[in-house]
Amino acid sequence: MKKSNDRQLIKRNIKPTAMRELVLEVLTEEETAISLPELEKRFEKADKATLYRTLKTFEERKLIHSIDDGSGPVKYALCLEKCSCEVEDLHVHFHCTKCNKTYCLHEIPVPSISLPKDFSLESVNMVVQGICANCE
Amino acid sequence: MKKSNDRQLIKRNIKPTAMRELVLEVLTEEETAISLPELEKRFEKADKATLYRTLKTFEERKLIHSIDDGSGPVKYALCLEKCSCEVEDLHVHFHCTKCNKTYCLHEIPVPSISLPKDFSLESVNMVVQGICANCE
DNA sequence: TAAGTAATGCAACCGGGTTGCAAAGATTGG
DNA sequence: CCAATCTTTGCAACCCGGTTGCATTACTTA
Ligand SMILES: [Mn+2]
Ligand SMILES: [Mn+2]
Ligand SMILES: [Zn+2]
Ligand SMILES: [Zn+2]
Repeated sequence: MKKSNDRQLIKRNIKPTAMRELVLEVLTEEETAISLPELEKRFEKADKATLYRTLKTFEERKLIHSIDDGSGPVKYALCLEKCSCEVEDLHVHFHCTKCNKTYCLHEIPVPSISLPKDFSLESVNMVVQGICANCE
Repeated sequence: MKKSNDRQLIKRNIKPTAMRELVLEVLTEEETAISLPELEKRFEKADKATLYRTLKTFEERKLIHSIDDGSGPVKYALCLEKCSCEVEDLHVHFHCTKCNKTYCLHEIPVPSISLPKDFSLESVNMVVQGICANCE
């Protein structure tokens, strides 16, 4: 059962199983980030641990990245084609406090800041809380 | 048993109980943020729920603010004297991936960014991951 | 001092995340 | 095409941080 998304999986060195195709499909059609518990509800039938490990695999292979918006469960969203999850790929995330959806603002890179002496930077997490366009 | 910190509690409309004085003392002597589980270990004797509610009270009255650095439990740190936890009081936090300590970088305000059309901002959380000065 | 209010202690619960292990499925060398 | 091997999946149990209900204790105040 070849799916159109198999190329993406293969490119990231992920063996395309049925489960993985389905999860990738959901991630693709969602315009906002999705959490493990949400994914569970989406499938009804699939096992939590399998979904969990699927997400972990996707994340390791940089097909998706994780977002902790502070609202509870960690959410996941597709990486852009060219993303390798390095500092230069980091972007701001937006969490709507009304609908609880979390958006990747790919066009907004995280601003660079100058740290105190002897502090070195590895990564940055910047989440803006507010009301999204859909919620007005 | 009057403590030197009672003034701070009273100023924030928090009745100074023994428990609260102790928790405030710990928060004051710590230079980095502290989590509920860490606080529990610090006291050995005190009840988790009480500590939990103490932190909640302190946070409500803006004596402390919470920091979710993504490393697990939420951490708490004292607010500055003049802080009212508004957008203009927001500062960057630094989480050391080596010692797991989390620092308030009070001198570094969160950079302002321009959101997409019809997205409104309520708050911002910016956490820098890296190695702190102590860990070199 | 008695009644009312606030804080504390204890226990139980919840939800997200994670792991061990056995069953099922895919791969490969012969 | 089969057997041995490796990978993925399903199930169950567990961990841990957070949260709540409720009874007890400590304060407050009339
Ligand atoms: Mn993103
Ligand atoms: Mn801070
Ligand atoms: Zn929204
Ligand atoms: Zn450190």
